[in-house]
Amino acid sequence: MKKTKMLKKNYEFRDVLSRGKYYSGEYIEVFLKKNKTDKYNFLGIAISVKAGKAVRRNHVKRLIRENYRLVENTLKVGYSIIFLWKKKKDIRQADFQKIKKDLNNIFDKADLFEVNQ
RNA sequence: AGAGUAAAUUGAAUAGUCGCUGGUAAUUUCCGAAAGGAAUUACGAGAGGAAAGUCCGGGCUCCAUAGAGCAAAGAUGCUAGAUAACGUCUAGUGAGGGUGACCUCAAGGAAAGUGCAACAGAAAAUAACCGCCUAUGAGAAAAGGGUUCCCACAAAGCUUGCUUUGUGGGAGAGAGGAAGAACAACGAAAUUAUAGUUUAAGUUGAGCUUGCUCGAACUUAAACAUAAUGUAGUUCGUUCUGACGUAGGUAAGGGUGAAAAGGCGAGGUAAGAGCUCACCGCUAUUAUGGUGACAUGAUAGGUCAGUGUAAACCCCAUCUGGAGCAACACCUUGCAAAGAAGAUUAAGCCUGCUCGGCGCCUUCUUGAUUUGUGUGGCUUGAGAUAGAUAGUGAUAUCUAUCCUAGAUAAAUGACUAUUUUAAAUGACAGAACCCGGCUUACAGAUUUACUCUGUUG
RNA sequence: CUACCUAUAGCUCAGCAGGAUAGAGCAGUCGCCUCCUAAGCGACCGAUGGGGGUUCGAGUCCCUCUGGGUAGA
Repeated sequence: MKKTKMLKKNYEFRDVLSRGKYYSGEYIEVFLKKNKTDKYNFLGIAISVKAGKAVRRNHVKRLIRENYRLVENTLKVGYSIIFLWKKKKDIRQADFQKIKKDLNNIFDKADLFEVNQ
């Protein structure tokens, strides 16, 4: 993921979550905010402890990261993006195809894809 | 064949495409003041039996080198062994459960002391409530008296033939009362009350004899009377219960309870009792076997009086210093401290106390509180696999081979195809410094040994 | 990561040196009162987080699991 770095600090997460734009899909929620750099996107994934045990949370993280990786090259650059899992959804329903559908819908709505594509 | 017991193994595999995190090698001389980092290519590696819970133990690091003694607090608790250590494991002992294979047990001390044992029960721990037995008193028997009934006589009353009282005689159907309870009556003393009575003193009013008298005026005190309260007590008063009371002996029996004072039988006794005896149990001593827990036998003991609870306090024995990899060290940034020596004992620290140690201050020397997407700590280790030897076993020793995750917003994923399978989309579940255990979760599959039941031979 | 606390009716709390039929307020249901409602009165309903152990007996003591919370670096 050449164009992307991970969000790590707590204050960075808080900044995006409080000031970013909110988009909701069927299973996942996304917060978007423009950052100061032009070179990179910042990616953060957060899933609550209450959603499930460690194995399942890790699995969902991987699914989201994989989906992001597949569309990474088609995205505009210079954004901070945070993915969250919807609290009410059972984490056992997590699926590659469902998340792919959600993610594409949200990025369409947010107009994140480059115009060429 | 069915049901079961114990131990162990396993916890999908292969290929392709895209991608992730370390390692090794090479390249780029790309970034940075530096430590160091970044990119590309190749090769090879990449979660578990529980990685989980964090319930124990240890390594490692720092606190003084982790110290000495006492106390406090905590843990453990049959024996022997294993181990670095353990609360773990192995082999035994004892107790309990199961037809059995086998399973379970925090299994020291209740005669050092304290506490607790609800309800029920006579009694819950220094057993005498009932019962049983003995003595004595009462009772029963006899005599006398009285009561009840019948008869006779006398007196009184009135309703004039009955009632009551007294005296005498007779009868024996009924009655008879130790003790207790309730009620009634009486009630010492005491207390309270009374326009009570008397006496004394004082005040006040009236009278006249002017210092005495009188008052059905007042106050105080004493005595008496009356009333109330009704205690101690009394009553051939009423009613009820109704045969035992007292002093001893006795643990055989007594509905309860989780638990009842060694069990059972015989003798014995006034009745009973380990009072005596047999058997069983218990305790002590001793012999033999065993490293030991303990087992077996012998002898003695009836003061075998003293139940249970210590996952109640406690006692005894053994053990434990504290904090934790966000420990700690280094680098970077650039803040005013750090180190050594000397002297001193005033704060403070080392868990409470005593010792002991560090610490104030001065001098000399030296650059570092804090900051961070930093580096190390970080994986070669009480390691793994295979074999041999010793041991019943836990395990130990030796030999050979191997190096097998090291992340830090945190790496194993996605898609496709095939195979095995009853099922693969589908058990429980994600390393975070590292080990040894314990506990808990878990779809299923497989193997070995053994037990019981049934059927057939 | 480490250390610690806690769990009792639908809700908020009592209950502790083991002896209970587990109590109170609010809530709920029914009845009385009222023209009706509220308030009031009376009755009822309803709980020891799960599983084991010690004990004659466990809400209380011990072990273990599950949930909730707090503190420190």
